[in-house]
Parts: sequence; C-alpha cells; structure tokens
Amino acid sequence: MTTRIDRRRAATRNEILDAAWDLAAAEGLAGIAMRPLASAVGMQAPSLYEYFPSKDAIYDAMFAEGNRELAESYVALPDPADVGAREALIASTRAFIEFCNENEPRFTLMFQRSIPGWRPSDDAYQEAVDNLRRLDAFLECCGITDMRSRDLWTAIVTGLASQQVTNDPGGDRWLTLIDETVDMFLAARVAT
Amino acid sequence: MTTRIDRRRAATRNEILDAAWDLAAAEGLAGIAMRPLASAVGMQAPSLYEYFPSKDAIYDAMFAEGNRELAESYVALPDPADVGAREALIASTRAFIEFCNENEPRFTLMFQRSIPGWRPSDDAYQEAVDNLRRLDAFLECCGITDMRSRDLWTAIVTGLASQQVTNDPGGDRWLTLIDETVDMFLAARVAT
DNA sequence: GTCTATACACCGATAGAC
DNA sequence: GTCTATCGGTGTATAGAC
Repeated sequence: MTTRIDRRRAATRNEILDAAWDLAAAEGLAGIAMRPLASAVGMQAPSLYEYFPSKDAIYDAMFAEGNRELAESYVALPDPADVGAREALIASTRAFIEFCNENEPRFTLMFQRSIPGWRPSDDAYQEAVDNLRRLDAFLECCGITDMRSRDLWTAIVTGLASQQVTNDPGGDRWLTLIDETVDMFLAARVAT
Repeated sequence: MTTRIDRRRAATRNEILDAAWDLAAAEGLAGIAMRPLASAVGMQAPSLYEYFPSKDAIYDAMFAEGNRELAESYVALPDPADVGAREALIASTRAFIEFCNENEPRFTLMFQRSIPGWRPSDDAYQEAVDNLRRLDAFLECCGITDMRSRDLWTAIVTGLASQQVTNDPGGDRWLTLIDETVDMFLAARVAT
C-alpha cells in the first residue's frame, strides 16, 4: 500500500527528475552536477542521496522515464492490418525520429553511450528491451520477419534519427526522407 | 625548418598520444585522466601541459589522427569508373564500417559526441570536413549527386556502422548486410 | 525521516622553484 | 623542461542537528 509518506517521497523524486531534465537541457546531459541540482529543488547536495543512491541512479531513472514516454508514443501508432505496411512503417519511423528530435538530452541518454562509465541498470534496461520487443512485433505485422531485415531496418531508422538530431536538431532535413526510405526498403523486400 | 629539439618534442607528443589510445582502450575514452596518462609516459601530470595546453587538446590531436587514418583508408578504394557504382559503394561502405569496428574509442571520438563539453577545434574539424568532401566526390562518381540521396546514404552507412560497433563490436552482424543494402539503394535510385 | 555541515578522494589546471 | 604544491571543482560518505 502507498502511504502518505511514500507519495511525498515519490513527489520529491519527480521534482528532482524534472529539475535534472531542465539542467540537462541547459548544461548538457553530462553537465548535471549534484550541488546545482540540489539547489534547484531547494536542498543541499547530500540530501539528494535520500532519494537516489547515486548520480548514476538519477540517470537510470531518467532513462526509464524516457523509455516509458517512448512506449506511450507507440500505443498511438496505427495497426498495420488497418493501414498497410507502408503507412504503418512511415508512421512508426516518423514517431521515432520526432521522439528523438524533440528532446536532445533524452535521445543522447537513451540511444548513445554518452555518460562516461554509466550503463542502465538491469531494471531500466528491461524497459528498453520491452520497447524493442514491441517494435519487433510491429515490424512483424508489417511483414518484416527475418532478423537480417530487422537489423537493416533498425540500422536505417537509427541512422536517420541520429543524423537528424546531430546535424539538424529540431529541423526536418532527414524527417522528410522517411517516405522514400520506406518505399525503397519495401521495394527491395518485394524484389527478393 | 625542423630542429632536433622540434623532433624531440614531436616524438614525445606521439608517445603521449599512443599512451592515450592505450588508456582509452582500457578505461574508455572518457576514462583518460591526466595523472595516469603522465605516469604511463614517465612524467608528472603538469609536464603534460608542456606538450598539450589542455586535456581537450589531447582529444583534439587524437581526433585529427583518426581522420588522417580514415583518409588513408580512402586512397585504397577502387575507382568507380573502373569497377562500377555497385562495387565501389560496397568497397567504400565496407572500408568505413571496418574502420569504425576495429577501434571503438576512435569511432566514439570521431562520430559520437561522447566527451562532455568537448568539440573538435576548427583545424581538426577541417580534416573531418575534408574527408566528408572526399566521400561526396566518391559518391558523385557513383552517380549519387543530389543532396537528398547523399543524406539518405550517409544516414544508412552511419546507421550500419553505429549498430555494428554498439551491438556487435568486432563482429560482422551488420557488415554482412552491405551488399544487399547497396543493391536496395541503387535499385530505388534507378526506379525513380 | 529529512536535512545540514563537514570531509575525502579524485579531477583538470596553474604557480613557481629548480 | 620537470618538478612540488596547490586551487577550485566533482561525486559521495558520514556525523549529527532537528
């Protein structure tokens, strides 16, 4: 059961995480420091350790939060059985690249290994694996069943997202390539 | 003119850079610390500042060195006029992914933003731009002239390389997808 | 229980003696 | 050119006030 004290703790944890995202947006993901983070929520640095056992644990919670947000964006995707593989792939790719493009620190944390020495915990990583499994199921509904095709498709989609975020953050230079990319990929699959 | 003392300095600089690559391989790129690096070449930390003005300058020299190595691997590529676009694209993509795959810290330094707060200097970045220009010229010889096609191709190639290095370092899971990727890309170009 | 104060070990970088 | 000593920063552990 959740007591009042548990809810208070959870609220403070969320407050800390929100401040961490703000700091990441302003100073970069690796620019989060414990003392400024603490003062952003009106604490001294050591008090943060009442809510997170380490700085890495804060990154871990942010990683998990990002994956839950990605999972939410997946539930809005159309059913390939309704709209066909082409439209479904276009919609999912667009959703993914837009997700990456709208919050650069979140993209960096989730899809690049950019925090020295940090790796997601097993629990947090499980949420990422769950998302990958959801994507696999989605691709299977689109008729992409073999591993080599899935490997190629994930490489293409992550490549587009990474180029977009890195070289045109917030823009659409690679977003506008999605339709022809999907057509190219599907045409090759029909051909073989 | 290069005096004996200049050559001695250059030799020491190379010694430091070699030790830095070794440390990066062992501790991760961001795990390079000045004191261990200094002791690896038999110095105290402050002496390093006689050869590099800052730690970032060491990353900068490593970045430039990596780009020169990449440029060297480009000169061995076949001429598209000799072997045709398909073979030329396959060879260049294979060379690039193998380059990324054979030295993970070098890949991380050159193609990911993984050192917090560090960006290559203008001089070092120029070498990366030169390499990109070489790649553009090469793609043009392969008949890939418009920007959208180049954007798509660079996204695909960097996506393959990143998946290979991240998820199967030293292996060939994405390397073996090159041939069909090139065929897919070229078929779509002929079709439109 | 939650906070503050203090301290520790490490970091990159600098000053100045030799 | 290399050293020692040191500075201000980091993440983090701990003691203890309230």
